[in-house]
Amino acid sequence: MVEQHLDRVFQALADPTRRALLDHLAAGEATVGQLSEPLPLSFAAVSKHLGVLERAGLVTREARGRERVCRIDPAALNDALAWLEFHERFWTGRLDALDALVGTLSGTTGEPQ
Amino acid sequence: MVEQHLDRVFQALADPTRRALLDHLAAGEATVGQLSEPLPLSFAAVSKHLGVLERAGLVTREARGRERVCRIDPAALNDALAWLEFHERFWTGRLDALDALVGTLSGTTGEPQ
DNA sequence: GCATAATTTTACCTAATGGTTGAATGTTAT
DNA sequence: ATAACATTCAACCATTAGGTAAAATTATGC
Repeated sequence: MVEQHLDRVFQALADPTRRALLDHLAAGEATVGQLSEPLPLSFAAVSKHLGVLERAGLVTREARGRERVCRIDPAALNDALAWLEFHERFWTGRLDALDALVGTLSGTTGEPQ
Repeated sequence: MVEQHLDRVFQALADPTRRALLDHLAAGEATVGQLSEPLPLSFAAVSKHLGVLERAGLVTREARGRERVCRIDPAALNDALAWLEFHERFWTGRLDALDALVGTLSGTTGEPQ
């Protein structure tokens, strides 16, 4: 179900620590240790947050030696983005104004598969 | 802080019942009773969910006689939308491709009335 | 093989969520 | 004034979230 996926993505984004982790990862891949270093949190806590992000599909973790390299998966944002865009334009009633916009979007960022 | 607002908006959206309420309200204003009628939930539960949406700024409730009329506030989506759009374009590295898009958006959906 | 480093897992605690029911509040109708 | 209605509040229960600390896991370096 797409619904559940939306739940997980929005839930994952609803925490400043996790958004900070994503911001960090936006600059490039990083290990759990590198990610937790600037944060006032225990190692385990960061690992848990990464688990939430991973379950939402926003982040992938790959074992490399004894460390885990985390990487962002931009595609996972698409559902949330689509939901928000649709509703924003629907609520405001500016359907035509945003029509071109969505067209552009599906052409440039949509269908990552 | 904008951070806290983002927290509340994403948190509010991370529940299918609340998204269903928003979908219902997208069709037009409704009372708490009308909103809970199609849902397999108690009155009080729906009222609580509306409280979450209200705290996130997504919905306003106005007393009208003995009932409360709920209405959507589209502006509250802007922060979340902006966050998602910025990060999506940042992560994918398609900065230029989405530049026009964001320009269009801020021009068409920025100020809701 | 053994100590050490990186990470996860496993309790465990506390606070928040989502739900219920029943009383309380305010509004309309009789 | 009283009854019925719409909604919220309060108390409660079960589950989940976010955190810690300590044990377990796995890889590296000697």
